Amino acid sequence: MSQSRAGIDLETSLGYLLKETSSALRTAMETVLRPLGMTITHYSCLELLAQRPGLSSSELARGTFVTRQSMNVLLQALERDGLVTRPEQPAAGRVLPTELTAAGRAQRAAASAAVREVELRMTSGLDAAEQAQLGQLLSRCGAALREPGPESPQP
Amino acid sequence: MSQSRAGIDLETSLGYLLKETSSALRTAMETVLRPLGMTITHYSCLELLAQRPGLSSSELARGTFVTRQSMNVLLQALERDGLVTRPEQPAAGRVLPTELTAAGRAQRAAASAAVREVELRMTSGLDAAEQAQLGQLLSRCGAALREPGPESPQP
DNA sequence: GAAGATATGTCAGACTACTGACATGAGTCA
DNA sequence: TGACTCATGTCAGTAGTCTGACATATCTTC
Repeated sequence: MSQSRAGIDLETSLGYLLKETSSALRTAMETVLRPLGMTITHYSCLELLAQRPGLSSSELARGTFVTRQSMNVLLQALERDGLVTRPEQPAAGRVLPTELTAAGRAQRAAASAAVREVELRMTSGLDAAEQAQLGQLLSRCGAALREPGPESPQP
Repeated sequence: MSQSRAGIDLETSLGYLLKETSSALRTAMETVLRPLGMTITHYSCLELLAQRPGLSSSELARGTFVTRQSMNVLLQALERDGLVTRPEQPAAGRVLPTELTAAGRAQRAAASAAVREVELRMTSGLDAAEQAQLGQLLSRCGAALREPGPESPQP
């Protein structure tokens, strides 16, 4: 039999292709964000706050696909650099709603324009229908992955 | 005007969706690889070596989307643990062709089966035509990203 | 009201991957 | 032959993210 009968064929694996494509996107984004002094998570955090002001640290972590511990470290740096503000006392529960400062909005605007160029280049070869289809297929793959896997069958 | 006129709309951004989906895949793979004592890069390296024996450290790095420095550190650990072997002297140039040991092949086989389950779950909701289309679209996006971006126009 | 489950914010330590730098070997070209 | 360019392997230091752990606040549930 072939050498990878029960395994993964890298030539045709959608998982490998997905990783390859997202790696290319990550590299392209790092290339344009580095001159602005920002990492991808740094930018993602500002972008999320621009579109949904008042998000908590944990919500930002989920939206940027890192742990809340990592987001906490990042937010401390962003606060120190005057890009975001958080109240000293929680308004309700333990949640500290975060807001962009003027400097944060300015930095986000510059980065957002640069990232938009990257995304446009990525999708430049796809027409509107193909872009919609790609979004559809990716969404369905993501939803399938988030479903509970083959766990312990018995309750 | 709207708050993100010249930027990215996270609700419809293909870049964000791509990151979200690959993050879900990464999490799912880590979940099944952790009980085996392997990271994703660790597994990817063994999988690559199983399908293309004799790859060099730099080639493995490119195939797993990390730097050759990171791959070097990993290979030293894999060699110490008896999963791969490298000749002490380069056969030609500086290249050290890497091979799996029996233990490495065994570990790769176990991991490959687990990862295959994850990939099957990811694509379980897609028929053959949709899977082919997804591969097509991802490939074209990746190719567009790897093209040289808007650099200095003059030579 | 008390007990448990869940979610959040935070601190500390460890790990992974990265950038920067250097030496070495191979190929190119004048 | 010699200079130049490029790719590889490696070492050292740094940065970003992770896991583990704890305290606190809210919401159920009895």
